[in-house]
Amino acid sequence: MSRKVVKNEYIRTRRDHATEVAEDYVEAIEEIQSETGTCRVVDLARRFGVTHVTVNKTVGRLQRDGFVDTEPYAPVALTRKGKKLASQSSRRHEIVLSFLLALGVSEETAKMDAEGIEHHVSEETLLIMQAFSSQDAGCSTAK
Amino acid sequence: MSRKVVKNEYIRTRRDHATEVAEDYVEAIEEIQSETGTCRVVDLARRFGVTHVTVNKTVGRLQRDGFVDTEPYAPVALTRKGKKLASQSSRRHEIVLSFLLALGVSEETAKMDAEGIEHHVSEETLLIMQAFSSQDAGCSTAK
DNA sequence: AGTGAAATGTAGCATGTGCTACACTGTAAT
DNA sequence: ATTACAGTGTAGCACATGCTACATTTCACT
Repeated sequence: MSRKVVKNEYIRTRRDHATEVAEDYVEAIEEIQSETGTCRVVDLARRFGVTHVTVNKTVGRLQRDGFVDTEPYAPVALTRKGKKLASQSSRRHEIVLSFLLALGVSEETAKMDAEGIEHHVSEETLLIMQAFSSQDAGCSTAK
Repeated sequence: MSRKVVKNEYIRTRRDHATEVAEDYVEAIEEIQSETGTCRVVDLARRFGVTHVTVNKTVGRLQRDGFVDTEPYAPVALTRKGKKLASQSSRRHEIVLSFLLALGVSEETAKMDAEGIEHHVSEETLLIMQAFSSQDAGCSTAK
């Protein structure tokens, strides 16, 4: 009895963690690029509040995994794969953020929570959130 | 210009990660205890899908941090501090899960997502979710 | 062209979280 | 009482993510 010993939820949570950093980074890289033209190591360091050394290592892993393309002393660029992940990530981010705002969460809190939540929402939930955001107005007014 | 270089969201996300494992563990310990009487290392290993070695180390950290109380070859018990964290965690878990179900997410997906999301939801959002779950029926019926 | 500051790279360390391999304990069944 | 097996512990490894300290490169400015 009790064959299903491992809960799938946990496996999913652990696996997710491996890609969270990648998602955060490619999203940030794209954002910084669109703001300032190029994205340098120091930009990412400031964004995430870590030292440039940490960024360097992480970017190294991202390059190893095919998300970014960079060479010494040059800015960081996204590969096609990186761009794809970035747009997926910002889509998720925006859906979650809009959803939280539609729910009635304050802007500051919504931004905070979206950052943490976006990596853990399945496509099914995402679609439901999206639908909710775009047609909620009729409800919340009723006392 | 541009004094606010570090986004608070990221700091929050990183800090959270430190306690996620603790939350998962104390929650699991409490659950296993209430199911089987005691919680052993091997129970946690099976639950999380990791080896008993990993559990051992993590339990060691939890003990160091005052969440559990255990001695060699004995089951794992929660300290008062651990119990407190466990009940906080399961409260969050339940609120998030109920909320997702109320939103219309399928049970399987809701369980998955709740596991990932629960660690990243602020108290403000939690209260809103709770309110939503307990008074949503009037909306979703409208086509 | 030369220089100084900012950016980037590298060495070496710590901690968390995972593993395999092997040693030891404890207990249930003979 | 012995034994066999499940549970637990430990040694030693790998990798991710963080740091400080120091070296190197780039670039703007004179």
